[in-house]
Amino acid sequence: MNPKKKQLLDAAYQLFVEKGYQSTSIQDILDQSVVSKGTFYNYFSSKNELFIDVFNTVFEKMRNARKEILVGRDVSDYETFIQQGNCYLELMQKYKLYTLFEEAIASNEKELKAFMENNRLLEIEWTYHRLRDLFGEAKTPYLLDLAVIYTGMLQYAMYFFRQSEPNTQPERVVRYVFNRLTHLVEDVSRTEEQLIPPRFLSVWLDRPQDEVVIRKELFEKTNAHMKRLITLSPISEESKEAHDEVLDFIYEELLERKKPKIHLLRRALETLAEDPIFTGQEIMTQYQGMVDEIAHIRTRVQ
Amino acid sequence: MNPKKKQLLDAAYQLFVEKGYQSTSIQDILDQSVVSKGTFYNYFSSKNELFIDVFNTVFEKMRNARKEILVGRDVSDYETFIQQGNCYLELMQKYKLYTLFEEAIASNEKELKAFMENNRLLEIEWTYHRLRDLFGEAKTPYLLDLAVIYTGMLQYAMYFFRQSEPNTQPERVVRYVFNRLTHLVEDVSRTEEQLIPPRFLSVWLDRPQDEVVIRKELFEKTNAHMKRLITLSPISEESKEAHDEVLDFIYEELLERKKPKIHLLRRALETLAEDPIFTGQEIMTQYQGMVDEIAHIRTRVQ
DNA sequence: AACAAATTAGACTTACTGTACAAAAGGAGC
DNA sequence: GCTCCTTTTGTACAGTAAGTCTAATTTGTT
Repeated sequence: MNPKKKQLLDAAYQLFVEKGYQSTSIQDILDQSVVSKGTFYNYFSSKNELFIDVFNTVFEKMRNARKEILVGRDVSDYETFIQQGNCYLELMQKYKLYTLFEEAIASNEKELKAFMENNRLLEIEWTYHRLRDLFGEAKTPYLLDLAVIYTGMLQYAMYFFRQSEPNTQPERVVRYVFNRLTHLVEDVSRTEEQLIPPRFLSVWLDRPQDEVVIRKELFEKTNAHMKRLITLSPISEESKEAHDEVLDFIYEELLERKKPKIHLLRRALETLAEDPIFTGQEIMTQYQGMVDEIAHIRTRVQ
Repeated sequence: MNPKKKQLLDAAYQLFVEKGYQSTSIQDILDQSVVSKGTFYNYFSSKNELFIDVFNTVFEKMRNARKEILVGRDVSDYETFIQQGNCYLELMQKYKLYTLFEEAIASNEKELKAFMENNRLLEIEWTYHRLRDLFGEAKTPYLLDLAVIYTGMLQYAMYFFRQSEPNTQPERVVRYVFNRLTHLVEDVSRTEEQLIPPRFLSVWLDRPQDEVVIRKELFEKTNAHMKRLITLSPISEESKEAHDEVLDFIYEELLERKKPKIHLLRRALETLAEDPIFTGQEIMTQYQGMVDEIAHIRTRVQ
């Protein structure tokens, strides 16, 4: 990287952390980095852009540090997850990023806000995926809610905990909040309460394709499971064949058609659901939910 | 109120809500209210002060609306609490205060930040007291944690829920989060995990005396309960008398002495705890906790 | 040495907060 | 209607900061 640019980035990082974003003037950064105004505007079109540039790398570093904790370890291990949370928060504390990020996220500068917003969403997404690692695919419908709630608990608990004991490790807080979370996983999967369907994650992050790919895997499993169920069920061979046809139709229509015919799909699903071997079965509602979600995403992609 | 001042407050409120704090210049407010700059600075020393003046009354209105829901109703009724939460969030939504408050709380202006900070604390305090109404005094040690966590869950759930369904009532969110909370109350009182002792509430709000008064009541009850326990227990009259003396000593020393002798108190407590009738009893740990807290507050008041 | 690219210093525009003060308007009592 | 005092106005001014522009200087390369 160009030395002048690096000087600017370093000085900016230092000053932002030290004094906050608004209170750091471009002149401050120029003085600190011993670079002239002209050069500054040669590399960055505004202070916002500089900030984004600086903290993109900071975020990346933090995420990498967190990722490294996972290597060679079981993704479903609770302890690993706690360590990852702890690591992330320790870095936040070490670099005193709390207030700075608060300032940026509430900034009235559109670009900045959007940048921080996106990072917030990436955090939720990461948590969502990790919760799926920890608690299993079966809990998926509730995991976006739990990721959101977990993040909220953690943020607030950290905030107030720092006020009561400023210089302690965040580990106690992470542990406390995680213990609460494990209870809530059981709680919501028992009561089946859902607030925000997980498909919104990709809506927010505006990358519907991803979600289709992720869903596809899960859908294929469920589809295969349904087929197995049918062959094992005590119904006539004719019905079995009919069901198989429907399943194949749904599969093709849903995943391979350019523009799935939603109404046809619904109809097909209904005929399937009418069979007594499926009524009241959890697998059926799961299956229906998946079809709905994927159809929803795919029509949006159009 | 002076008409010019009112004009300014009205215009400021409208513009702040519409455009945000930073993006509203004083000139904008002057234009909107048809008041001159001189008059503005006659009534407010800065834009910050104006903001604080405006939103002090807004906060008050919101709190009053919430308070009115409680009149004539049982403070321990869950439904009432949910309605109160819902009411507060609806007002936040109605007046579009979310982003505005976010902006203010992260502002780099010290006064503003302090003002919002204080309001945040008042919210936690309110929640804490209401949770005590709902779940009873026995849960007190865990209720600050729960108030903090509840607020965090609610904020984050609301934030993301608004993104998925922008124009719906917050009631679903409040209900969802409250349901989770009820589980956590059982959870933490079973595992006895505590993150932030409730005394910090008054430390943060910087009014230590209050807390002594509040604690005193609770302490008296527990003290009386201990005495009853002793008279009913199968130990010698001599031991009973000895224990009674210790209890009285602690009571006087702790609540009536100007400067309680902490080490003596600790010693007295230990002798009490040594008796087998107390070992492992929850009441004893509660009692010890209370003594610790009150002693802590009272020495700080000094 | 010659040339191109990077860099500098500083003047300049725009937009905002907050100060200062003289002039004008308003209102209460006589 | 007149006086006195307060409120209000209009405007000029100082200070800060973001961002633009340009002529001059430095640096690196061939």
